[in-house]
Amino acid sequence: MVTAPPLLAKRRKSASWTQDPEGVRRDILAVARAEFVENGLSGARVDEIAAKTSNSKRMIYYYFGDKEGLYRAVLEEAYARIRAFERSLDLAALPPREAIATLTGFTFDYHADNPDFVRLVMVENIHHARHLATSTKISVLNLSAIDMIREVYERGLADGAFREGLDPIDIHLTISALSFYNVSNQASIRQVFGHDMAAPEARERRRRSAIETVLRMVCR
Amino acid sequence: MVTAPPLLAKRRKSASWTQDPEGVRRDILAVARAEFVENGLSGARVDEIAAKTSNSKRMIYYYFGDKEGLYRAVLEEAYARIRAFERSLDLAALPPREAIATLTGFTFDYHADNPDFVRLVMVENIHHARHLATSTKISVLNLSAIDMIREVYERGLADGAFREGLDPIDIHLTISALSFYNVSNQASIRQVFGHDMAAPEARERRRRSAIETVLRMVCR
DNA sequence: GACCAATTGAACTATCCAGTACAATTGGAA
DNA sequence: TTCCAATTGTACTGGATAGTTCAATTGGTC
Repeated sequence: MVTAPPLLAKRRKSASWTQDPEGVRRDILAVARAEFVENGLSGARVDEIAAKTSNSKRMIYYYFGDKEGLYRAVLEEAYARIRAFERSLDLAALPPREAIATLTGFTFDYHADNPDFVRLVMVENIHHARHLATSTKISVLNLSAIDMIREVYERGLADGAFREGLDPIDIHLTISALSFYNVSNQASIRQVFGHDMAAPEARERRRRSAIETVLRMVCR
Repeated sequence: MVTAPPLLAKRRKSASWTQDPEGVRRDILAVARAEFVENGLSGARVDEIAAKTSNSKRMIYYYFGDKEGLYRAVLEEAYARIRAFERSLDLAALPPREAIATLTGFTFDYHADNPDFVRLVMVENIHHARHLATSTKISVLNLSAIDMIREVYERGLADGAFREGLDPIDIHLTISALSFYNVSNQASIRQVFGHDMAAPEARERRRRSAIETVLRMVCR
């Protein structure tokens, strides 16, 4: 028989502590991302997230309101990150061909290096992007990616390297598809073909193939 | 106050009825597919599936054992269908270029016409293809798709239409990626770019782009 | 050092939900 | 007709789970 813990001698952290709301938020968000990415929105358990946090479940509700609020915060953070990544690209200095190759390579790497992001986008698409739609922090923004491509494409047209009649969105979709699919469908590809796309050699081969495919699509 | 229905005067279908286990199975499977596709494995509710069936929840457990068994059956049926589709393709009669173009077009159309299949594969990948792995009915089979591509590719090499050094799996992955992504990420694409990939014109443009991209990848 | 607002903890609740018990009914074989 | 095995319906259960209650503690401000 284990005696019940003293009910009144509790309520004590290690001596003294400092308030660190941002730290708590970050901690919860990181744990929550891992859970949502692993189990989806319906599959994730608030109790499980709370247990893996250094705080209690109460804090989750205090900071994020409810499970969906927490999920939305995770989603917003993930989109903020990839936006920051896109902004960090500077293609203007490169000649068109190299610019497209670089963009494709970086996009491919971002997806391969951030399977969490890919899986979160999958989860969100299963939910028909309902939370993307209602989030005020997201929306608008991603047009910068298209603008970047448009700029490079027009330079490529001007110097005769690229062929006419392409739509920047179409180029973007092709780059995204070739970057996304290997990661999103990694598990079923492994089951069906026995290929581990996460293995360094397979990944590198696929990366080269993606870049070459996009170049062949765009160039004359 | 509503009086309770008579407890002993129940148990009656319309006069007489015939046993139709296969019909019941099909009915349940169709409803279950819709539910799993819409809400994922964790999000789907057995009670909801039962309610939309013309039978009771009891039948689901009678025929499929448990929720996972039902999900596995749905998954197996979906894979059986796409296998049948692949077998129905006859590329041997076509010259290599046309064969690849046809394969890409048909694959694109299959995905666009069967978003349920695409979403089911997404759900399964979120679960790390665990059910694909344990299902005895699936596995093996999909190598035929690769063999088909290999055959066409070798003919294309022989008659000089295709360039050397490509891997049939790589070709397959490219075709799949370009067919899958527009459907799997339809919702987030619409949110972020305002483009509805399911609209006939957008779909047709993307289809042509996919075929051209694959041809440019493969041809000399 | 007192007070207030922000922050935190533990136990609790109401609901949902997968799965079951058990009896009843039926089709078909003998 | 009788009987058994295959089906089917109703009501129920036990556990999981999102979210709440309420009191307590703390940091910072005056």
